[in-house]
Amino acid sequence: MIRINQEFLDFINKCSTQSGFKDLIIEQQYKPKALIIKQESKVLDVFIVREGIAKCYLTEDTGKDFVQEFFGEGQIFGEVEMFNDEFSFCSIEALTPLSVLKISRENFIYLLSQNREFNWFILKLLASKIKYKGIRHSFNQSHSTETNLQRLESQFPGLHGVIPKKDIANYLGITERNLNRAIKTLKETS
Amino acid sequence: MIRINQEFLDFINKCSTQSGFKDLIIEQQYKPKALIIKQESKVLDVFIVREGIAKCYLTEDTGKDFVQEFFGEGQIFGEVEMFNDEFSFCSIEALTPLSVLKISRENFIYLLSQNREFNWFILKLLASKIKYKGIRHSFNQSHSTETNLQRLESQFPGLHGVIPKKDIANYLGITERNLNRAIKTLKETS
DNA sequence: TTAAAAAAAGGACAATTGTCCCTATCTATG
DNA sequence: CATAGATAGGGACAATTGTCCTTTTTTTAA
Repeated sequence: MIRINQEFLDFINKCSTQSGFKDLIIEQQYKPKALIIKQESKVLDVFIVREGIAKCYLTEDTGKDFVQEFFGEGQIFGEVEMFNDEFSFCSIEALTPLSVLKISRENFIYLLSQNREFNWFILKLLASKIKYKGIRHSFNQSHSTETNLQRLESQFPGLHGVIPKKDIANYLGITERNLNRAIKTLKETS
Repeated sequence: MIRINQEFLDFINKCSTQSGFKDLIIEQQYKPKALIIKQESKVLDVFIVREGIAKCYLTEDTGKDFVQEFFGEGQIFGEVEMFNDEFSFCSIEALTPLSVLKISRENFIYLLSQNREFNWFILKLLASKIKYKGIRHSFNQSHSTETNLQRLESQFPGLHGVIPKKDIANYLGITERNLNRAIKTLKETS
């Protein structure tokens, strides 16, 4: 479930060498644990992951964090805020050393209106996010913690080691205690 | 949480009177419980709710249904399938007598590329669906059943009577038994 | 109009998950 | 190299939720 979008990344990389396009894109680096977008703050740019993994999460009034998604190569974030209001409904944090391509709000909207291919890519990836969320939450509500964990591991083998336990638990919407129980049960069963 | 999109409906209604646009839109009626889109089947059209309420849900291999969203006036469905693959990942069913405006895949894509305002509406509403899902699932994972139910009722007063208990439970990802417990607790508390 | 089916409500018990702890082990930095 | 702070793992108990079932009421269709 660390999704990637190679096609879009290739497209953006190609564009960033073309005149009239490359000036709109800025490369930037973040260290692990760096906060790239802060919940409730204004979002001025759209980001595309070039390399590394970012965590997208929402902190509730209860103090609990809920992980929306982990972003891999070619995944975009900050784009949702460009269309409705500019205040972010979630936070984005680098999990690994992260390299991103940044496009300002102004340039993003300019590209959407001027570049048909870019426009189509954005439509596609918005639709893809909707589908992804729909399927994942439906699955998670209808299956046991063990099954949810198995699904996660099959989608991303080697999950452990890269992503902290706390984040995996927050992605599944369970406590660390319960995650540990599920891991133990699965080990014993196999 | 029966969301509406009056602005978009007004736009579509206005368009459906204009020459060169009205031929692309077909009005259609459904009776309650009619299945408009079937999970795993090909989606050939995009639908916009003109009047009534539709239920969007996903049936899991466990036999459990999970309700993604209830669509009110101006809400669109079937559009996600236009961008990626055309097979639906969920079913759509009329809850009330339903009047919809239908646009074929071909015409939808034509409108996206030719009508800037239409394109922008679609981008906005895709982004809005992502935000809606993100916020709702985060909230539901972090709060008790009672709190989730209260939030639902505050967002849509008069929920009961319009939407069957089973569907409310499936929207919250809980059993009917548990929903009844929550309703009882809230009554006693107030 | 009446039988059958669906929806609503809740009792009793089982299973799952959360809370609150207590120990290890790892890891960054003075 | 030492040590505070994070990360990991799990015991014991409480709380929540699910399962299975029975009863009543409401709808639907013959």
